[in-house]
Amino acid sequence: MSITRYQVIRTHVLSLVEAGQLKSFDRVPSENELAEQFSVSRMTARKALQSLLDSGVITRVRGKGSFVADLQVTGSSLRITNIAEDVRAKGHTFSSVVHSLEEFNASGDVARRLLLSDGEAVFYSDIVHFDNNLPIQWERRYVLREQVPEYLAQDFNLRTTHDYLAQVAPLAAVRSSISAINADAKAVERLDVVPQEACLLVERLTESRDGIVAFSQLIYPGTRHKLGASYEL
Amino acid sequence: MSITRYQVIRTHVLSLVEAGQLKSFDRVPSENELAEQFSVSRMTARKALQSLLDSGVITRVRGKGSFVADLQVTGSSLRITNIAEDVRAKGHTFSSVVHSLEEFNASGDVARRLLLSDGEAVFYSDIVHFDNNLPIQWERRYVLREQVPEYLAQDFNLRTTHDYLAQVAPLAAVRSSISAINADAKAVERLDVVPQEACLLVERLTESRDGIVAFSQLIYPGTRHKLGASYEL
DNA sequence: AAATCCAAGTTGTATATACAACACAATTTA
DNA sequence: TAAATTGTGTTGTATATACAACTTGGATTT
Repeated sequence: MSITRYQVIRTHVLSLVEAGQLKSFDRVPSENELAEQFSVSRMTARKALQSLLDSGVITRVRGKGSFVADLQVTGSSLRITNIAEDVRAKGHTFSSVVHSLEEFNASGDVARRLLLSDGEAVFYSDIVHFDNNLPIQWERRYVLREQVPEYLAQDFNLRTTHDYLAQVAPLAAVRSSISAINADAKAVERLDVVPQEACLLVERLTESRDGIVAFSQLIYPGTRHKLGASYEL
Repeated sequence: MSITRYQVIRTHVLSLVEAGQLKSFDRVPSENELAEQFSVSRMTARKALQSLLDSGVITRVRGKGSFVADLQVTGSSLRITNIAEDVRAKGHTFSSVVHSLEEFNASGDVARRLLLSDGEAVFYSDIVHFDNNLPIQWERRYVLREQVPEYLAQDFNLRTTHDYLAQVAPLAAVRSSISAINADAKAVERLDVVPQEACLLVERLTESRDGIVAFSQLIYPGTRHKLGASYEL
């Protein structure tokens, strides 16, 4: 079994990632750069990057470049249920408190997830959802202005952000990652938990056919709430 | 967004499979046949077939041809629990340490989940999985003896518990719940986290056609690991 | 100062070509 | 008859080229 040229390039880029020289969201050499560096055609270099894309190691954006993926996320296909529906399905009352609904200058992680430059303005909402007056979800959403220009004019006590977004920009894909975090001071205040209590953090990127629509951070009190996922064959 | 030529071919072949005109192990038109039929180059037809290969719809053998995959096996649900594949897909090395593999008297929560009475014996395994020598999952499994009588005789360094269970008792349903917990002393030891660090707890009930097979508790270091979930419409 | 345009860089699609690796059947040879 | 060769068809790799779609930043024009 001989080693092919595109496998050499693939291994090279992969080793850069594994050695820590390239970290999550860092830019990966372009097809042309790799082609020249390894003296191969662009199509061969492209095949190496496509292979890394299929493996989930990098993400690629036309016109911008290739970037190291969020390597902590492992691929799978859990199905996350809608919280408002869950509450009402149990016969409980669902309510929300809007703490903030304003413009916001994206930076750091948020900007990178939305593929924006540092400081670009997005719409921002900070809402807590209640199940029978007990806080069960703290939702922070960063919405692209051009995709949803009327976002700030909505009353999210009447309709959830998710329902509104689903109507305005038909969803094409939803990518979520689930992790656990210790509650910080803000979370303690919003969710009425004890300091350092374990909470679920769901980070979600929603896309329509026109591209990214919003990035959301959903925080649940870990002990008070469970995400369900079931699948039958 | 316009429809590309290779997507047209991909959809065409896929519809043949979904309509039942092509069944498992049937031969799929070759690259050259598709190229002529759709008046495209061989490389474009090839791209369509490669796409179907990536999706698991077909298998391809050099020198022989392309064939419809065994559709019974291509359930996306198998991917969910296969942590070994996820790690290897990233190009990392996967390893396991078996801390315990023995008989256990179920009680409390475990007994209730498995629909057993208090004190009934089940098989029990306690295993930690590593990604590049970093612990990423602590797996405790409670397995019904009559469903999997040879469980204790396996070497789970060679094959993961899930792979073995999937082979012995074909899965019919998987029900999971995800919550967040603070690391206790045992978790600190197994996962090398700091006390009270937030961890993900996935509790999972797996069933075959003959009923419940096992109850599993999977604990992930919250900050070090994320569960991914994506669905496209 | 603001809007527009343009050029360069990047990924995506598509073509045409060539050769390699492999399977398989038919033919030729020992 | 048995073995070797040949030919055809298939997938795999690799190159060179062209254009499309998109981003970005700088230059130009308004």
